[in-house]
Amino acid sequence: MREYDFRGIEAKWHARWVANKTYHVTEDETKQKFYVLNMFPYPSGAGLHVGHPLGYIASDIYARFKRQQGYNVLNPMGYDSYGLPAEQYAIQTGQHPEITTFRNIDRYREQLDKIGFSFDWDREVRTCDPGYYHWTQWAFQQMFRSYFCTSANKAMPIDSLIRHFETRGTEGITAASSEELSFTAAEWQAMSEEKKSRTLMNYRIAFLGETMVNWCPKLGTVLANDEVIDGVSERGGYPVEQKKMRQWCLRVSAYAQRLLDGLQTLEWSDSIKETQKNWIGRSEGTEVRIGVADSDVEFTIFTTRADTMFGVTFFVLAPESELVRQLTTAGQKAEVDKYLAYVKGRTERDRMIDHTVTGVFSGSYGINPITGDKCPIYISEYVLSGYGTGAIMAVPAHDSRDYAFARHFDLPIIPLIEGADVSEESYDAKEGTVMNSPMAGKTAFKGFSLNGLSVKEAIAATKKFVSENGLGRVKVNFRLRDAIFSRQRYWGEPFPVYYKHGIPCMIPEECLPVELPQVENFLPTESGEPPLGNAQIWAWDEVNRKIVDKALIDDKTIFPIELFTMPGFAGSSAYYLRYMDPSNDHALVDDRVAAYWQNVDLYVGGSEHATGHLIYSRFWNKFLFDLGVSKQEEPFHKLINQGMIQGRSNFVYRIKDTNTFVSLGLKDRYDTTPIHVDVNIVRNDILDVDAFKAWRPEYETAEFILEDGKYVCGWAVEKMSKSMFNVVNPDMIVERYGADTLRLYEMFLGPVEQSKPWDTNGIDGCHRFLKKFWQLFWDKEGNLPADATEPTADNMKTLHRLIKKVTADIEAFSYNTSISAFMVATNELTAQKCRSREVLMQMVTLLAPFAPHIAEELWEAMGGEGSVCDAQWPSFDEKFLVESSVQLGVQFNGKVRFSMLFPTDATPEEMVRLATEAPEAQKYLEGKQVVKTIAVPKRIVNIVVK
RNA sequence: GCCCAGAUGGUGGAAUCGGUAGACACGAGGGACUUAAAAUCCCUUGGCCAUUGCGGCCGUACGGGUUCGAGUCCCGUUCCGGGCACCA
Repeated sequence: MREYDFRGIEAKWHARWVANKTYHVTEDETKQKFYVLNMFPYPSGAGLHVGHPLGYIASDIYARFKRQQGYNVLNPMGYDSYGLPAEQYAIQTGQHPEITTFRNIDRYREQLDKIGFSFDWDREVRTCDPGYYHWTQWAFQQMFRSYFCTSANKAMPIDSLIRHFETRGTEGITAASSEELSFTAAEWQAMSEEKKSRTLMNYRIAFLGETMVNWCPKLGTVLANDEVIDGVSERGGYPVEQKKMRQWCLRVSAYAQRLLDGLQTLEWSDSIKETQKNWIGRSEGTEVRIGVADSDVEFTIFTTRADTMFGVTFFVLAPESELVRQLTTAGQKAEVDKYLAYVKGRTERDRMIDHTVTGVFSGSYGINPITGDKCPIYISEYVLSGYGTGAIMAVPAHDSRDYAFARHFDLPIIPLIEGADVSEESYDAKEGTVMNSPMAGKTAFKGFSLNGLSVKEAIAATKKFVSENGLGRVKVNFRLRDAIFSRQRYWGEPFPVYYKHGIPCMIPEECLPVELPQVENFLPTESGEPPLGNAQIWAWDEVNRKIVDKALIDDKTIFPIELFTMPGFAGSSAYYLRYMDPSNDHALVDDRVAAYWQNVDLYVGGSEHATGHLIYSRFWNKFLFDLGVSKQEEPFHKLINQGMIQGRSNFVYRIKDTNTFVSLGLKDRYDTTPIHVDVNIVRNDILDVDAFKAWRPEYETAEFILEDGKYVCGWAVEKMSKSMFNVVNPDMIVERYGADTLRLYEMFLGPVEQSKPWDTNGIDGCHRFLKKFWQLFWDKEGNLPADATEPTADNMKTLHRLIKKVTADIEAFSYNTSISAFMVATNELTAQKCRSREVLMQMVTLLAPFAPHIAEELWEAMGGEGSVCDAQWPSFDEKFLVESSVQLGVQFNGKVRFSMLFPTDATPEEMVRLATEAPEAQKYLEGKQVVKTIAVPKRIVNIVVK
């Protein structure tokens, strides 16, 4: 007998893998590639808890499996080390972010190394490394030099747009823009350099824009939409206000349709696709131009309910709209100003929570182009300036918000759908038959009528009528906004931009990367002054092409450099491309290398990135695809979202005002307070009383009321966090049970995609399995099985059933069921006293992706060639699986049928014959008439008799 | 409000195509070995009834339906989780 010495085995193989560079991969044209990727971690100060490696283990199993199937597998790892989390941690601990980040990375690496991953560490990337962010800056510059052509539906060089302006002005251009501009070639040529620069910003994919931003004073920076949740910052939960600021932005909205279309080609879960669909928010509708009575002014409204144009009784403008100024009459000015002041005083959060009706009449009237009716124009905060045109037509009968407004201001309500009762609430459903369009006795523009049509038909008819008669046009709107790309923070990529007399210019590509300067004071400020303002050596010398002291700034050759830095998502948007070619100094990725690895075949990470990273990197990749740098339109073909591991907290119950603790079963007899207790001093919910006394000084004198001599703790599922004392550390598990047990148990816990609480209690089962697996190989004298022993039929059946099951399960990411199958197979082979070397070698091969250390050890001991990582994945043979005997089970429920079990390979006809001829069946069939027989797969026949 | 995904023993979870519900594991109870503990092994473990008998009834959140047969499909309800939300 030999003991399973997991500590010795794991240390030995970890060292061996490092020495042999077992997991280093290179491009190999003779093999098919497979790219497995995990979302790289933020190296936070708390280190890894047991939940973090879940996704890494799942993908590592898949990567090892694919490798054994003969693929050339890329499985890299790195660190997302720029951005808010790293910086907040540094601020909280009062240290420079560079110091804390590097220390955190070392700690992560140390922890990761203990778990036996097949990462190719030679390809590690760090987003804060200049060699890495060189290419983040480079991509930004490419976006600056590009615009999005809507007819080609892709990014194009801005130079081609400039040439168009020079010859034809804006005539015939098809470009995504912030606003629609119109000028002639002559006007363009007459523009100053500054005006030209400003005009081009309207088209560039990376542009400076004066936009409303989410400003978070506490964090001292602006935030992207996905970083704001319920009106407060995602990180820290601080209030966020709307503020107009000049910011770098990325024209993500130009890619909205491609981002939406691409989803169809992806193997992602429905729920995450749905989340992205909602976030992109495509809405097909109609824009209609509205004239204003006694005025030259016109404005445009957007509606998805063109069919309701006959029910318009007023118009509404967003308070921030430019039109407010133009359409407010002198008589209403005081009222309107008062309202605008009120709106300004409200935060984003106020608006979200409080939906009371507010608004003010502008004094002007809009003219409904179809009915010719004059309707009052109101201003109200329920209309958003950022969506559509910032102006709407209000149809109170069929829109609940318009209804509430009409009721509040006592405006008319015209029902347009037969049978709809609008006396109490609006009828918002898009179904029914249209009426009152126009109302009886009235005529509409050009005799237009929708009466009698269904809502769907009416929408289509109105769209057609509006565009044919020049009243407006069909328009698609997206909820997806352009991404705000600058942060007023220190710990991020500097922009490779300097300002020449206020005009932003790119620092030449050859001079990249622009390295983050050292500063004494890196703290953010509430006023929004960027910390890079504290950098002394931070000016661009155009002639000598280098960064110099800002004291030297003059108006001829030395200019200030941008003080903003890039947001966290900048570095994480194209890291998967950089892993392909991580040390290339000449390109983000070599063209031939990119052509080999293509894109990520399997991406594993949390679903919380659905509207952040997973949108940004899809956008970023599409842009690089347009440039020809990325070889695939979509970066991540298949996505698996691992569930969160929650904590399982334990409680002790202290009797109020005492230092006496009562066991769970007896606590209801006393007035108690539950107190979190460190899960590491509790086993199977039984408290280690002595450890508890030693845990904290105040418990030294604690007394206990026990049940059956034990102190039983209560428990609850909560987030894993230090304050709940429920953090379980992977190092501790590895120390006690080994990495292979940890890997197995994390997968055994349940489906990878499901969130579940960590409960250390169950881990013994997996550890026991590995011990049994180990014992399977050694006889009493400590010898391994000899070559000559022939496998029995039972051995082969057990083995091949396992091969079939595990192969299918890994493909389906159903690791928990494969591990169950291993347990069953191991017990069967133990019972069979299997001594076949052939069978056992195959067992090792199958276990290798799950528990690589023990597999390597046994593989070597059995004389296997090379590393078990490269042992070919076995295929199963159906011939070993065929059932050899007829299993017969009869059910008779007092009703008129029964079922039986049959061999797998029997045809339906054979099954019916076997069933009717079986002696057990005869006693039920005797004297009865067969009404019908039903033979179905899975070996069951039902015979209905009467 | 709209959209998506769920609900199975004391616990985590199996049942992959509509075909023996509860695999596998934990926990619990009983037993063996042991001075004792640890480790290991064996038995029981959804509920109720019967247990000198080898069986019966009920059971997959709830109410209906389709089917020879439903955890699985359809309709309705409740509850939990996630996304979007004055987006016109």
